[in-house]
Amino acid sequence: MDKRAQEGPGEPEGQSGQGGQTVQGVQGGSGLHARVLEALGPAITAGDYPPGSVLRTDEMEERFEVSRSVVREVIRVLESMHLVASRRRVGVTVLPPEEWNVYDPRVIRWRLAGPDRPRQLRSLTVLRSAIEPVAAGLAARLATPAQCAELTEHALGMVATSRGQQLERYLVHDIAFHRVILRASGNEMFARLGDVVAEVLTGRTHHQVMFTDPDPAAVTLHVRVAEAVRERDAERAEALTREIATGAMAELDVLAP
Amino acid sequence: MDKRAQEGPGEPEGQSGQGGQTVQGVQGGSGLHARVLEALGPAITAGDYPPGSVLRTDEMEERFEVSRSVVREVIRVLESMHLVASRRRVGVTVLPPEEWNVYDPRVIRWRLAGPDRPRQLRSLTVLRSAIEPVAAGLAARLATPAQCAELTEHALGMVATSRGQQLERYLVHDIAFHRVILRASGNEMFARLGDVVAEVLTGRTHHQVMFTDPDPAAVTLHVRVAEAVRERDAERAEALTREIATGAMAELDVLAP
DNA sequence: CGTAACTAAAACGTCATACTTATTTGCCGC
DNA sequence: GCGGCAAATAAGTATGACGTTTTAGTTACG
Repeated sequence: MDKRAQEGPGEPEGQSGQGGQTVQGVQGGSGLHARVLEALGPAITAGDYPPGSVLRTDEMEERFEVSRSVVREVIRVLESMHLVASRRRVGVTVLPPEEWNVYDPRVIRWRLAGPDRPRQLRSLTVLRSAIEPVAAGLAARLATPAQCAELTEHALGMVATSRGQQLERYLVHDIAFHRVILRASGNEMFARLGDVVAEVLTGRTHHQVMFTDPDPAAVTLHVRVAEAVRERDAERAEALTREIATGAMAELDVLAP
Repeated sequence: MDKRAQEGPGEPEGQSGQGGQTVQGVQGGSGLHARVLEALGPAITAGDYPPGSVLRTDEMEERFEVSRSVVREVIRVLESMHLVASRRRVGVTVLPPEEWNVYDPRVIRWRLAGPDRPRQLRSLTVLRSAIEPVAAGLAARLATPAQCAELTEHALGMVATSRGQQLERYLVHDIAFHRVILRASGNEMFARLGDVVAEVLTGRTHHQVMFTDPDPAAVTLHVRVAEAVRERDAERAEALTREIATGAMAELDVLAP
């Protein structure tokens, strides 16, 4: 059997350096099924295959030049994300977006990289503004001293990097700050949203405001949230975080049509 | 593995029969991989395999009496849920709970069925109390007349079935009510939590209060939420839903240690 | 005695193929 | 025209062979 070019030197689809998404370590570069998945997944979530269209396994076997096993495993994973449903004698049918497991980090990533990005960004920001204030309130009651310290550290880091084109470093602190809040809430479901927040913040930084320094008001709010948590003031932590969320929503109107 | 003795004449190296016994998956699983998944998934989420323990494919091949194809597909799905990670030469290692995709409906279901149920129930209820009020507020502004009607219908259905051991029918309306709220919020991330809410409500009904009729106060609150949404009163819808959530949290203290 | 390089084995990863089963299409007889 | 039977189809399962990576063990050399 002919071995095709084995992905020689020169990565296809350059990940464009550090920028992309370093959030999820599990990016599947290694392994054939991962490659096929990273081709099919984005295509489906981008709407290249409208809901109801059928994919036949032997067709993609030849399309991606891989064996049946690989295709089947990919199909299983897509099926587990509810992106497709496989039925005998009919094929693998693409499911409508309402069925998708939109909390799957990969689905989120794929959609953020596709044409549905603005809508997705809006959904995620609304989700954040529902979750994060509650998480901050819980964090104020549950955060360990170490977590309080982390929080303060990152808030100060944000202050320090908020001026003079240091957006990349600012972003690191911003992400870390929200991650600590979510983790300190003591709720595993909240904690798991850390990746989502990271995606949103990263996307926001890398797509638009690349040249405008962060809003000073937002920076101040973060510092005050850290204070409130440190002082165990749940009410204030929640209210302040709600203000941050409101700001994020407002910012969204500017950058996402 | 039991081989089928009878095989075609003159076959070189008798192909072992596969069609043997199609063990009927007791629940939800049509197909072998589903059966194995429904055995492994709950076992892992229950903690039967502590984080770090290794599962070898050929071992479970014989343990479940299925072929490699099936095992591999199951592994791929478990891997996509971040329940396990597969590494060459070492095997399939179970990941720690912090890594799990806790938003995957199946993971939620498995954990709700396992020993971690109280903790899980608490996490999900906290999540609900963060999301649903916001969703109700949005629904009050966005719900279509049809959705308002549905809401009212199910609220009334809850009233009608709230007395006299009709918990099963009550549950249907309860689930439908919350589903409509989440869907009417216009946020796909919220809408997708309908399944989660359904699991929580179902679990709650089927595990504990099977013999006590629903709290009349809660029923009334649902009716009033439907009213508020119909009247486009976002503030009130949100506040009332927050009361429902508070009630759910309080109930939790009774049934989950 | 310790470190580096080589070798061997273990496990997953991939391929190719044979065969099974469920589902649909459609033909045929009533 | 209707209902049931038969052929076609595509996914599901099984299996043997081979490739690849990683770990561990062993040897050679300083």
